Amino acid sequence: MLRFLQKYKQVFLYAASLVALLLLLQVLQYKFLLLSHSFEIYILCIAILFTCLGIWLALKLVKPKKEIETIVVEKTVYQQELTEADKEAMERERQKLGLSNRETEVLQLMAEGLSNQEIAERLFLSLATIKTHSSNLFLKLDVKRRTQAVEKARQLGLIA
Amino acid sequence: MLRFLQKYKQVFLYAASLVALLLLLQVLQYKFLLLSHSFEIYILCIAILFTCLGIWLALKLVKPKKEIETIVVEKTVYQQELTEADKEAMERERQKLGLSNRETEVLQLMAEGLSNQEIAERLFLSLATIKTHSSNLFLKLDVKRRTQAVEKARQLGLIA
DNA sequence: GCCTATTTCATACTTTAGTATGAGCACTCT
DNA sequence: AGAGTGCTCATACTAAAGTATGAAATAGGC
Repeated sequence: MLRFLQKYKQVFLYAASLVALLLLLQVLQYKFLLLSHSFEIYILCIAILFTCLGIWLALKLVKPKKEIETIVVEKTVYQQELTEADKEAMERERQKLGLSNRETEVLQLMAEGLSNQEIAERLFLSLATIKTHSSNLFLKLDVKRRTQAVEKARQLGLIA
Repeated sequence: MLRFLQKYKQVFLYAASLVALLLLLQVLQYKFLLLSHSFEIYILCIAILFTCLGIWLALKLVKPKKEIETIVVEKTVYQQELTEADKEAMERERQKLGLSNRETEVLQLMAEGLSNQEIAERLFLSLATIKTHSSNLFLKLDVKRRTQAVEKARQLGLIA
């Protein structure tokens, strides 16, 4: 119930101001009626006033929705979760290039920015082994450096 | 001039309907005035009517923008094109980290997998300069290697 | 004008990356 | 059993990356 009141706070505020204005107008109506020709101007003023209030109200109610949309969009862009289809595409690309399991593992860790030494420690292998794997990897990917390998793997969808 | 008319078509239509309604009200005003107690109701009706018109007008003017935003969003998600919003986010992140123009350029080319030598040739600079830039870049990004820098930049949205 | 940040370059040095080559082991397929 | 493949490791070497330090020119702000 409190949430409902908070959500439609604008509406209630608007309703309150509407009542207040009507009271004010009721007090002033006799003076305006004395000037019979000013009646149209009086109506016009009311029309313009409430039109502006309507526009203001509409904009107030619409803007928050836009912000929420934007937030959702950012989540969509940055989270980039892996679907089964993505994984299958990665597997197909992997086999097309003839990458072995270890080579794929090394590539993955390379993309995370690890050095050969760090990759070796992570996989409980020697530095020499990682160098061998990465050299073979570069041959298969037809690149010369690890940075190129990462970039190419990203383009081929081998990496998230 | 025609463009101006087209752009504010809604406004003119609204103005026309306002005039029409005022005329209608002028015709009907005597009947309402006969019922002196109905004056408040009369004003209330006008207020509500024009409020609704205001809301309608505001929504008509706002909705097209929302649609444009949505289209832009879809491009971001599926086509991976850079939107103005993305560029602004990149700029904000860039300033937050205190990256200079050159450092950002070098980072961009690093992410493409270029070697320091290639970056130097691309930017018509010496190898030493690129090394200096990349060293400063690593300090600002708090990383130790170019591969880490690229990975971090990607996570921060500094890179497409 | 002075100060600061940026950009540029150089030189010397250390570390990491990458290549080439060879070799041993395990597994599979024929 | 032999051939092939994948994984492991080593050594020696070259190339590239990264660090440290100094220096000079330029542009913008106070």
